[in-house]
Amino acid sequence: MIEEHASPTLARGKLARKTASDYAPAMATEKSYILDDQIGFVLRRVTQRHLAIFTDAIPEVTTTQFATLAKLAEMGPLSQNLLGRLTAMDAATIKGVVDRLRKQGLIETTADPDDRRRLTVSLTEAGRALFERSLPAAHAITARTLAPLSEEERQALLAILLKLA
Amino acid sequence: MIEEHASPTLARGKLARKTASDYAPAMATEKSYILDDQIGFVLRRVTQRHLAIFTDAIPEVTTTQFATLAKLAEMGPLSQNLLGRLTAMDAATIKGVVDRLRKQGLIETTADPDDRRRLTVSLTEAGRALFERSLPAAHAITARTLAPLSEEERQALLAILLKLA
DNA sequence: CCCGGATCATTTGCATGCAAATTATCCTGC
DNA sequence: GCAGGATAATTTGCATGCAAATGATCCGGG
Repeated sequence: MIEEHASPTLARGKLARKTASDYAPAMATEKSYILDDQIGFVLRRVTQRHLAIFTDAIPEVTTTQFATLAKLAEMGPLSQNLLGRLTAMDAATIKGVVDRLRKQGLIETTADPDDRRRLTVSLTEAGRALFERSLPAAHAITARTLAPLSEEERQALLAILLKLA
Repeated sequence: MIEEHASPTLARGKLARKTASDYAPAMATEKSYILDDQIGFVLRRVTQRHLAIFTDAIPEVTTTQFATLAKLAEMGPLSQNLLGRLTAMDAATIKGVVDRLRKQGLIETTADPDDRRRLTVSLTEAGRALFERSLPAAHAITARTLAPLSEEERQALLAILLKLA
């Protein structure tokens, strides 16, 4: 949808966009700013597309909730804060996610006897079962997200993104 | 950080792959799921890093607010819905962004005389001024976000991401 | 002309996300 | 052994985002 690529309403377009090598005199470093070419904007759109694919394939939980289940399945019980760090969520965010997953009965929390500040988070049977039966769908999500790419492009993308993460 | 690649907590791998046939009951395609290698998770972390760079460089507005200003600067006045489509925000989201930008005096909205459903959104002088004086910072944000990459990697990344957007 | 489908804007509800402040607890150095 | 810094969890406030429902308006075809 939208397809508005070749319509520069305000005459900028072709010249300014193809190569940044034109000899702009007075305006020194004045460059054009085309939103659609900005890395942040493109990242957001790609993320949106991935989210739509995910929600379609695994409607029971959100991406961050699934990441939480995955990390617990991978690592075993974790403190809430460490779990947040491993899933790239700050303390406030992981708390909300943990609360909602607990409300769904997919995880449970217990006090850490060795450190009274800590809350230990672990998968319930229901949580592990949901994660494991969602695994094929999860792999399909990755495949569908990367479907427009060749195998070389997929590997290049992941390698480059990991340098930026 | 974290570097936990070669540690398959649940013994899978090598043995499970040699016999593609025999009488293994249905669990044949059981693969591991390492969160840190999933495209969705990596995308989220890259986006987080970009957001931090942006907020540091342009504290006055958020990324979506800046995208809105940029699109208006690029295209001129737009209906709120079209503006949302061009900035990849649904109707509910763009409404909130427009409300907050208007409250800051950076944009203004007027009724469309030709279509009473439409709300025309346009930059104010303050909005245009903010956008224009933020342009160098905006280009710096892109540069800083892509700083870990070579020039070839930057071009490859953008080309690949555009195929996924 | 008028009706049914499409478009535009709004509203509500839910789920991230981040910043900043607060409280409780842990731990280390002196 | 205890004071001060670090860590863990919570809370509040703000800003996205998306889904779904609603009301108003527009438009094309019969």
